[in-house]
Amino acid sequence: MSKCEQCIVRQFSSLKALTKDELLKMADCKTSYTIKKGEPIFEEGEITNGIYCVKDGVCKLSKLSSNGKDQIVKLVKPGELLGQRSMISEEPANLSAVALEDMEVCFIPKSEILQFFNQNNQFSMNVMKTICGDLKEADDHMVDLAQKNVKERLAGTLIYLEETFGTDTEGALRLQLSREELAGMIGTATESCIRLLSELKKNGLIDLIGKKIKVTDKNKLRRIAD
Amino acid sequence: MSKCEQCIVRQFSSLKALTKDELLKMADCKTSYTIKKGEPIFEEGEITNGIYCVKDGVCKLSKLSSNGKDQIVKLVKPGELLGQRSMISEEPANLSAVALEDMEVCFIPKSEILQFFNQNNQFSMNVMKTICGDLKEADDHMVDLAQKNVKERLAGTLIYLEETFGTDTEGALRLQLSREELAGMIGTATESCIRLLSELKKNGLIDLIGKKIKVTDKNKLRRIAD
DNA sequence: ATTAAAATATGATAATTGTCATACTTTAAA
DNA sequence: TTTAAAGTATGACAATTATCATATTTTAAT
Repeated sequence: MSKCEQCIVRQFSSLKALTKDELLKMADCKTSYTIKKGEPIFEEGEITNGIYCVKDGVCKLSKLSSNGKDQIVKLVKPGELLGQRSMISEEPANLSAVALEDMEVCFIPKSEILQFFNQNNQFSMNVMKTICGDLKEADDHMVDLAQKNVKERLAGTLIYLEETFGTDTEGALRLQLSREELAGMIGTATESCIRLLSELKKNGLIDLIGKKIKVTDKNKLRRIAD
Repeated sequence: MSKCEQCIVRQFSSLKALTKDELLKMADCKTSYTIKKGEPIFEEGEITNGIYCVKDGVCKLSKLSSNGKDQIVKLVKPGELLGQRSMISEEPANLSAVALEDMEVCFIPKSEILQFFNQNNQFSMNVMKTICGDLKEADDHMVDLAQKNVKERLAGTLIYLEETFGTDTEGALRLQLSREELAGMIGTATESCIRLLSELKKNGLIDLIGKKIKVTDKNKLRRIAD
């Protein structure tokens, strides 16, 4: 069993406030999982009984709408925690978490986290701040979905993807999303998403290399996104 | 200065966890305000340095989009707290709070709240749960905005307004929103909102009495909303 | 390596929604 | 009380977006 003390990603999450002793205790009761691309970590409605710490790989948090389409609410990257909200609210998961890449995650049981809440105030404050950050992002995202058109949202999402997950050696977006998933992020039909990508390419703002997307004129893209 | 101990709405908020002593301390440092309908409590970008407890009246939390329209993110009713997120994140307000009715609110300085956070774990947990609830609502709202059409969102909003704020003596929605505000809730143009209200009226699902709205066939409305 | 399945792409068309113009009604100010 | 301003309502039209059909390409399974 690997030691949480030496885990690098801990520094990026609320867990950075934990003491040496607490980390040792956590290492003892955590479970490590390998999740393959496309596999779920948990699904909407599931009772999770703990949180997941993402050690490697990116996953999507999404919710199935009544029209049968999957809306992506948030992308989660290494260092972030999963399932905090449901645990605190004592509710089943409101969103599904599905791996977009091969992932390594650690599961930490609820009982352990609740102990940390009681004994480590800084940890509680960190979790609270993270959730507050999520809420702000959600509010902002909501305004964009309500007030911007699809092209503006697509442009904004492409910039977000580049700035958050970076580019590969060819300069294309490192995080590989299918067109359907990209459509699920911006809240539109897959065909509309593809069509607008073609348009952006025709106008020289992006390049499409196979299914990879490369941002070539970020300034123009930014002007579209607002 | 009125006593927080005897304030009824306290029971509905995170503040219910406070001890008698803490309530006395709070009563000492709080400031009461009367806000007239249409007036702001705070505006987007403002530094608030504390939270507001809503004693009476309803307000909207909204954000100005780059297209100049005001998107309503949430309605806040008596018993709820305002400005918790910004205070915890130590950021300026992300949303504006504007009274939809004459209001009474109490301002509690940040320093006081932070003390409660340190000394009263149940209070911290309550605040955390409230914010988690807000996050869940925001996520769900996001999915609706992305995946439902305007008519479905309007139907859902009308049901929400009736169930949350009730009806007046004539059976019309108690909370008076202008057509523009209603449009700002569902994320559409004012004219589209008005047009769909007319359609719902024509089809016998609602009644329009002046600018008041009365839900007459909630089941059909619910079927539209999904 | 071949083939079926899935993903991407594009056209045609319909449905939805936004915008602008204008009329009517209510509200509030002079 | 009159009058201007704001809010509500509706039509005409344009823009946006979804849906369905179909081709093409890529991926994965046999």
